[in-house]
Amino acid sequence: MAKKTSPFKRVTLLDVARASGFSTSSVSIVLNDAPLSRYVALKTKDHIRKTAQEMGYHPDAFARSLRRRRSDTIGVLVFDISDPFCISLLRGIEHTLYPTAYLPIIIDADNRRDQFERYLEMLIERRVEGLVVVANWLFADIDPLSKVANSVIPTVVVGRDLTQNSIQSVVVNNEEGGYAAMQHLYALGHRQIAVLRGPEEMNDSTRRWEGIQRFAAEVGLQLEPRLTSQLLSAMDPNSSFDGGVRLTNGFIETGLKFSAILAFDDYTALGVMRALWKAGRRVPEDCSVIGFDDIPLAGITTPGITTIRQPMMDMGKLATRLVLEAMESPKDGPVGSNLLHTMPPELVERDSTQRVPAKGRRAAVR
Amino acid sequence: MAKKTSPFKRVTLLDVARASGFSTSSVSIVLNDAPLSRYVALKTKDHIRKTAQEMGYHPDAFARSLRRRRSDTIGVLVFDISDPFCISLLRGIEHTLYPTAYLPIIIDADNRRDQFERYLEMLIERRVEGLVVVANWLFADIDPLSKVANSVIPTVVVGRDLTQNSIQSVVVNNEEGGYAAMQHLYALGHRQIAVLRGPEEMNDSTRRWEGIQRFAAEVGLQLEPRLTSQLLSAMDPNSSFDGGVRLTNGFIETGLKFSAILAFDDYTALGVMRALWKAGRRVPEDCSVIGFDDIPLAGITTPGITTIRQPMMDMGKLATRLVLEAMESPKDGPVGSNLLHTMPPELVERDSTQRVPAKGRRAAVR
DNA sequence: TTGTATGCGTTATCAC
DNA sequence: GTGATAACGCATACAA
Repeated sequence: MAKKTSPFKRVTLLDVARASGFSTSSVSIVLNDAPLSRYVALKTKDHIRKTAQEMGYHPDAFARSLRRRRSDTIGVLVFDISDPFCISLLRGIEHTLYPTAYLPIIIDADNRRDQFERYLEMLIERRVEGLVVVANWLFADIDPLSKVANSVIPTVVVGRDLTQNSIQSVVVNNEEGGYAAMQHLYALGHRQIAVLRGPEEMNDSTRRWEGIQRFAAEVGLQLEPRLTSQLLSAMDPNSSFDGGVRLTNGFIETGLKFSAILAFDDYTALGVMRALWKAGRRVPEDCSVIGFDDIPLAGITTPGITTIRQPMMDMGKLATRLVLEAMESPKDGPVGSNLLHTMPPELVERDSTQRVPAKGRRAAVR
Repeated sequence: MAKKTSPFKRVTLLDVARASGFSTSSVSIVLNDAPLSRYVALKTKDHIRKTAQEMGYHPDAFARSLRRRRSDTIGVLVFDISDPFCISLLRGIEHTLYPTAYLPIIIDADNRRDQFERYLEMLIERRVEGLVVVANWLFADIDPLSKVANSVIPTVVVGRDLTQNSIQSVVVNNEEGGYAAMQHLYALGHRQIAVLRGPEEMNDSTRRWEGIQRFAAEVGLQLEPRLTSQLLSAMDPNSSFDGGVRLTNGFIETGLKFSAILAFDDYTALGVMRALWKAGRRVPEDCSVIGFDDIPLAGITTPGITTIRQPMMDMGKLATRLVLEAMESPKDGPVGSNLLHTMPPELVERDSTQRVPAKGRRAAVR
């Protein structure tokens, strides 16, 4: 039978105390294995534990937190959870948080600014002791974050470089990644390479482009400007699929020859592959494609996508560790210099790239 | 300068009261727009609001909840967040929760039983007022849920039928879905259809199989037993990719002819496509493939996967609405009969299926 | 070893 | 119109 019940009219410490015949303090001490419980008679302990168990006692987190002045909670604010990019990140975060007493509260801003702000507010009111922000994509401006977070709550952003707002950031080394992607294609013999850059205002995109150019310069490769275009800025990571399709069609329409396309990310690469397919060009036989990120599905499409991997799990773990550390040392954050944490990217070779020229129509089935 | 500070030594109501020169009661009343605030002088209100603002006052959710006896919180317990299946579900949940005052607390059990139990416990201690469980996959046994949840916290499971544990459940009509998939293939002229069933202990799998058989019976189609196999049970939804590859190879090895494969879900379909590709058979020209779920990536692979769509967004919305309703009416749950809520599946035609026989080597580029 | 008393920050009930 | 004050459930310093 439902009790007359507001949302929680549960059994309290007092109830357990009365039922067991001991005082609330004893019960509290025992149930928490507090230092003083060393002096409590074993029989008493057992008795208390048992009755608590039987009555279905669950300590009230609110009362406890109020009293202890800590929430045992870490906020995980995700800009857009539908981006597969962030799932592994979440896993990394969870993994390093699980052995801890902290409960991660994951919430998703659904790529909307108002929602982001509101939830941030709510997290603050819930007194999260630390904050991991998964900022894969999103609007450029994140004032609310820099304002609030940096002052009181240890905060680390992963996926974007927000050190300018003096927020600790964990990102992949995009420059290196761009370099590696280019290097891979070049090593396979590709010389006519189309490049599909990310949106202009994304820092990631710029850095990758720098890496691409650096490699090109080093080997004296000319990048054909008509085979270089840029995604429109967009709120939605998934939109880069459409962008990939569209811009690839543009490349094809130039009539210029190209044997490989370097795509901004895996989504874009997927779009590229679609467009190529529609145009009757096969991947990788007629054109190699390389992506970036290594989102989970990159490995299970056909052909599998060669890509530059971001160590997302590790990035999540690192970010979490940083938050945990910051929480322990109440100094005002780490010294200004090393706010940026850069992780190495890694080339993952799959089936979407191959050596050029490949003459036989259908590549050998392996 | 960091205050000497435990995690939160923030400005309290009392601080605001002192600073503004009013009592805590007045401040509280004003800041909450409580009924009584009607009688507070406008000037006072403004003053209070302003000082609160200036001091950066944020009410302490713990104290408030303790006092109000409600948490304004809904738990969203996800079995495995890495399953793309659940992302849209989450979106649906968020959408119907956002206009509400409730904060969704999403947590991921990472497909681990102990983690599931522990987090469930934590959610209870945090006095969530309702619980949405996203049970895409996972271990068969979920005692902890039925024990705890049903008694006190309004709970709805989405993605699995747990009505046997007398928990409200929202699921897609799997039987109908299986039927529709088969019907689609049949309508395209396929008669030699391989079926790749889901793991035995999954109810979903059984229901879909029933639908498949029902259609086959209706049109008098014989299903070749050697072209029917079943995925091994597995904890990991992603593993069905490997299963798809393996079992498809099995089909090929039989030497039997088949012009289409009906896969248990989209992941499996991806595996099927990979295996077919490796064997030199093209999709859809040489073999059609149909999946189930319509996970986001089904639309952006090449070819796009024809599939049976689960209306996940709507399922999430419905589940949330049900929880909200149950929270409002403290009767002990809805009448036993209508615990199960079934949503209609929907055929989504893309490029992985086509009419048989298709003779020309490469299908017309559209 | 165990019990009593106090306060964490809010809200709500009263009195002024 | 506004201000004291008593809970909410728990943990702890202090008494016993």
